[in-house]
Order: sequence, then C-alpha cells, then structure tokens
Amino acid sequence: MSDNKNHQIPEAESPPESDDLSNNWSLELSDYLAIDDDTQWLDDESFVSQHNLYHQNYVFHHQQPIQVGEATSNFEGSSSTNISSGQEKKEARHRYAFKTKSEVEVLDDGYKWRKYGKKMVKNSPNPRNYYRCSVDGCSVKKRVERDRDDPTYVITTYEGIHIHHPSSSRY
DNA sequence: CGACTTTGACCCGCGC
DNA sequence: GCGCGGGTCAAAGTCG
Repeated sequence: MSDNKNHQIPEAESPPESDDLSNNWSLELSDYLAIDDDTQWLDDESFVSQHNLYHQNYVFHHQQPIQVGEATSNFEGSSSTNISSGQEKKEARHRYAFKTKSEVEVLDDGYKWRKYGKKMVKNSPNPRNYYRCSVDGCSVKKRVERDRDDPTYVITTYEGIHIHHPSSSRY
C-alpha cells in the first residue's frame, strides 16, 4: 500500500470562502450522533452549524441513528469514569460523533488535522485513525473509524472545542 | 526545508 | 501482579 495510496480526497484543504458552499451542500442531512458525557444524539443541523462542516464533492447519505449500545462499545470507558468519584461532568468533555456514508474517511470540515496514530480495532478488520488539530494551542482531537457492520459508513468522533476559527479567517 | 504521515513502541486503566 | 485493550508519542520517512 505504499506505492498505491488510496487518497480519494481531492485535497480540498482550502475552505470555501464564498457562499458557493451553500450550493455545494451535497450532504443529505445525515443522521449524526452526538456523544456528550455519555451518549447523546443531537441534530445534524446544530452540529454542522457549530462545527461549520464543509462538504463539497462528497456525497453523503443519511442513515438511521446508531444504537447507543453499539456506539458505547466503541466509546466505552467514559461513563463510568465520569460519573463515579463524585466528579461531575467536566466542561472539557465535549464529544461529538458523526456517522456518515462516504468512501472517504477524512471529511473536510475546514480545519487542518494531523494524524498521530492508527490502531486496529479488535473484532474489526478496519483500523481506527487518530487526528489532532494542527493549530498550536488547539487541542481538539478527532477519531475516524469505519463501521464494523457497514464498511460504507464512517464514524467521525470529535473531541474538544476549537479555540480559533476554521482557516483562521472569516466565520 | 518544513510540514505532515507512518508505524511500532510505550503508557495507563481495568479485569481477572 | 499480569495481561489485555485502547490511546498517545516519537523517530524515520515522504511529500510539496
């Protein structure tokens, strides 16, 4: 896999600066799941608004929300630790998961990410990629993993909040 | 030359 | 106390 890199991404690192973006919204209201504290599901509209997700040439499809039980398997170890010890919810615990049907794993959300790790998920032939915001001072992390049941679906989990605007220009 | 990817090793929490 | 599992770091290598 060294010679043939499957970089299907058209390298859209430059975020759309014009309102053309609105027209390029090929996203079909994907049912994304937002995991907060434990496992919460929010509306994709809110998520997109907060994270300014940019979709250009990617054609996403919506699907039914993932069951909490199934998702918990992937995001375990947060509920028990968070609730116990009398430690209430921490402000820094902002976790949002986004399940999308796409061939590309890395969706362009307007931010630049630097991959810092790859792990093989047990009981799953698909690896899990770990990304981090390249901006100094921004400790936002991102986890990308393919659905074990449906390899056509990609689960992107965001953790943290950006301290700057996407592309540090125009918001 | 600088920024980023890659891959294995290391670390930490938890269960047995 | 050790093993397992998931998460992160860091050196080398690659790309622009």
